[in-house]
Amino acid sequence: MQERSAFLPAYYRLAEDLRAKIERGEFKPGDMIPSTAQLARQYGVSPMTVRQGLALLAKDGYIKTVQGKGSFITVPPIDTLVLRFVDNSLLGEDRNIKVKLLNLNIVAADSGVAEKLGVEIGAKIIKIKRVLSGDEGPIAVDSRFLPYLKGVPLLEKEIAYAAFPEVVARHTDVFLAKSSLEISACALSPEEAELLEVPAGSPGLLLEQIIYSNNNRAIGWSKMICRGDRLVLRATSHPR
Amino acid sequence: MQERSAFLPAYYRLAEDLRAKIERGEFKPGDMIPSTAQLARQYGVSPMTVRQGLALLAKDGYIKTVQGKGSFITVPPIDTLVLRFVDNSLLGEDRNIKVKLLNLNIVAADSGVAEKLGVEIGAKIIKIKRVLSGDEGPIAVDSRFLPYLKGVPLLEKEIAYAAFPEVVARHTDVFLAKSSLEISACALSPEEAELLEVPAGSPGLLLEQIIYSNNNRAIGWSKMICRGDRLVLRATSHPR
DNA sequence: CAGTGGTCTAGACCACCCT
DNA sequence: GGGTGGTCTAGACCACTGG
Repeated sequence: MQERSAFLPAYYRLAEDLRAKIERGEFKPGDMIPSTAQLARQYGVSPMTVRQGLALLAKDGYIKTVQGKGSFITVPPIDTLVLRFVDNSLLGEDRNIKVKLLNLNIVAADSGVAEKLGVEIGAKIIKIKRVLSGDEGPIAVDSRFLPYLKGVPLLEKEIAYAAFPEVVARHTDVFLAKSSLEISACALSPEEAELLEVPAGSPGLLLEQIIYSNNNRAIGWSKMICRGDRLVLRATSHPR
Repeated sequence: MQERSAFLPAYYRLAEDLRAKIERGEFKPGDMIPSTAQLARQYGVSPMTVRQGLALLAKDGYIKTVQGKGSFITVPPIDTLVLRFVDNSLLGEDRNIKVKLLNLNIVAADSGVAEKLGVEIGAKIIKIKRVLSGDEGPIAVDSRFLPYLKGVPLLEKEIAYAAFPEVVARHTDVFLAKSSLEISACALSPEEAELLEVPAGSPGLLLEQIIYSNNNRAIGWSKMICRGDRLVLRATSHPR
């Protein structure tokens, strides 16, 4: 029977109870927890409710359930980190980012761009170059490349000032499926250094973002070079 | 009634069906999808089964369900990226990482370490310094700091060569709850540059990892400085 | 084979939102 | 009040695992 004595749902209380046991060390990684049927009897709830509770623990990385065998304590996935990267408001901080458009034009794809976007060399590409600044001065210089689709109007203001995924979405009108980001360090070229107001050769953070459509074609490429002293990326493990 | 005609579970087929509709553009972001009761009738399944399907879509970021209102199409969370960071095998690549231990000793916490680990200035701290190399040569130099707990033996080999979360786990025997990683660029100091066999001032990637216990106390701090030309971090959005 | 998780039902009642 | 999602039942049957 259902016990509405507490304010929280039964499956939630069950999950909390098991979680506490795990954190107290009553279960060790690799241990099998009692079967769903046992837990159902133990907590006086139906099997479905037990499953709901276990699903919660599994989602948070405390256990792994294996069909036909049981549910097992796992070590927390502490080396899987989540990074939020929004290129305009760099990192969701309430930084006041100013954007300066350097140029926006249509160019022929060179071999580098062609490879990244999976188009022919010489294909028409929209190229956008911008400088992002905070209150302290310039932070990053950023180049974006999008395949040019005829018939799609170029709304200069929007395309230049919106965040990259938004730009891609607006421009191509396809379903965005995923993106990838590569992070590395580089020395700033003289041109980049001048734009960022530091000596040439200063350390910079290089962020390359590629956006893919649901049919796995690259539909946008962004290359962002940041002043090393003004940008820190922060990632945390499974923030629930 | 249950239709076992297909090989896949009903909730899964329902989710796939809705996902296809979303990707085909039949639903647009912000749109409300039919209510669970409607879907139950439509697909000839029970409400619980519909819920299970919707939970799947919600987990993958296609919809968001709101109690009392309905389920709504969301834009895919393309700017939430997942980064796997395992410090020993840098990035899960099958790189063959060699580890050289420079020193391992117990020091008094200076103000920087004390702040990071939340201990008193002067508290005993285990400090480990290492160089990580690949086949091409040195990649990173890395310093780790752990609060010293009396009675816990220092197993030099393990503590020096294991990945950081493992070291923390083995050393402290507490439940690890979460970790954070800060990524930035810096110029290499003369000492770091020498260890990494590059000129002083070369660009480097600075990775600072802090590991927290379940009671939210910092129990490990790792500071890793990488040659910019030999390390690229890769993150992808919801890798399913 | 027995034991495990995985799916599913056909309802019921609750909590919430909006009008 | 009428619609929505959220929780829950008390079973049933299926699929998988391992002895």
